[in-house]
Amino acid sequence: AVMILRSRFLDARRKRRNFSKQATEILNEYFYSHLSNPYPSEEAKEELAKKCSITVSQVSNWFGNKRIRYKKNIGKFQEEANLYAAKTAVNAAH
Amino acid sequence: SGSCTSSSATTKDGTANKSSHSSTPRTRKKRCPYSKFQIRELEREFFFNVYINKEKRLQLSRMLNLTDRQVKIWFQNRRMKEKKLSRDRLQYFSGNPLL
DNA sequence: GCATGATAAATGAC
DNA sequence: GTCATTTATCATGC
Repeated sequence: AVMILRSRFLDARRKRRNFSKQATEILNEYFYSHLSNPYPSEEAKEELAKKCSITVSQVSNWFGNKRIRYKKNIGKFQEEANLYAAKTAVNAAH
Repeated sequence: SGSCTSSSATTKDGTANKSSHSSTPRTRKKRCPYSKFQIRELEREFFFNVYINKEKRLQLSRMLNLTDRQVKIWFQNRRMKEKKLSRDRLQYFSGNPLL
């Protein structure tokens, strides 16, 4: 049994699986609402991880990738940025 | 995949030019993946010593055609990797994965 | 065919 | 020394 778990762990290490739609939604909301400083604290990471049902390391990976890919091509993410900006505005209105 | 091995350049690799004459905005060294042979030897030494001393570091850097700084940083990153692997294992086996 | 998550070199704060 | 991070690369999803 331990061997089975171990093998599962080993090959599950780098086999990529996309996050759920809700998880990506939550992460993007945080990112675009903190665009001036998209560096969540350790506590914020833990809370995001809990909400998204992923690990803290995965949250760190997501923000690392998001930061550099956003910086590298802001134009590509403009539409997405506007979308989440409007979403947070609607949430604030309620 | 062998474009990173600057075997000819002996002294212009790691020892970056520090006295920049206002024309070098401190070029960050491009990340170049190490070869299988380099990884094998580094891992072999890491197995015996998680912390490598200066002498072995210089010896290993010469053998692998890497700078001593590169070897030092590799061991630092490798220790971090080991720590992360331990955390992941703990989390994986502590919770009930099943299925 | 790129989008995306994870990992591997390299830097810098402390 | 650790450790969060930047950057490029790898591997996979679709």
